[in-house]
Amino acid sequence: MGRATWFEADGTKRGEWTEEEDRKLIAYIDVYGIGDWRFLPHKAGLQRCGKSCRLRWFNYLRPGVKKGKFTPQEEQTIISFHSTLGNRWATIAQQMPGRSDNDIKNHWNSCLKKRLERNGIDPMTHKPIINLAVKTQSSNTDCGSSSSSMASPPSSSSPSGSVRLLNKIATGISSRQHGVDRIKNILSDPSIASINSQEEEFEQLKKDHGKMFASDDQEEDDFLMWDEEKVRHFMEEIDVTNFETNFNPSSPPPYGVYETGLFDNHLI
DNA sequence: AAGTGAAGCAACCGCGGCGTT
DNA sequence: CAACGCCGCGGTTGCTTCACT
Repeated sequence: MGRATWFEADGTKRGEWTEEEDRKLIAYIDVYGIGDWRFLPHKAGLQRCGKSCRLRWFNYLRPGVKKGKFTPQEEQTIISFHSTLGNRWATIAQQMPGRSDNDIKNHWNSCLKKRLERNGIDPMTHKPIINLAVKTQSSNTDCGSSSSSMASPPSSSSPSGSVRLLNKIATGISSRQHGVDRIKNILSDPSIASINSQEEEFEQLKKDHGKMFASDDQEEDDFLMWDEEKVRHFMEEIDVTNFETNFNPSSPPPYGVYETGLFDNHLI
């Protein structure tokens, strides 16, 4: 795979690396170690730019780099770290020895992100995706019309107005909450900074985010549904009308649907 | 068997942070 | 303290492979 080989005007080679180039880079670093990437290519006898050498080394050639498929555990680790760190691939990679940031990023973009979306989870906020494009039902009392002749009984696939209202609110929370400030706060959390070993970190993640993980014997594509009855019960508890009126985007939402486990308690 | 789109992977590009002058 | 250059990071692109029709 990779890109076709070509040469820049100054003679710098671009594109896919050959085995010969790999050998040269490895041999040089074995002897001299990683130094100034700018001059390394010349010293190593490579017609590459320093950036390209660095990328090749860290993503592919360095000792201990793990290639091949990601294990379910690794995937869960990525998802969990992403939920707190966002797209900080280098930071996430530090917690996963052997995996490069590029590898993790690629796996996220090509696989995990889509899988979360399929499962009804917003990959950016790690909160449930709310489908607002659901067809309006005649049984709704808050939509002003009940003239449809195609009336059908309420079901989980045709949420009532109350469900849609809650979904709308939740979407608003999700879209506003995930930001740099939140990430900064999390990064400054000593409980995260103190995570050292991979095992410890995974246990911590399971503790912090365990509820978002499907159990081992659970199908990965199990869909998280906003059950109408539970949603109604939830709304009664939180007084949705008041919630929507007083909601201030610049301040943290009064109900962390995800973090508090409320999502699990009420909506699963 | 051929066509087509999705998935996976490797590498490039551009920007921001940081150290040096 | 501003200017400069290097490095690292995240986003994106381009290519191959695979799966499905």
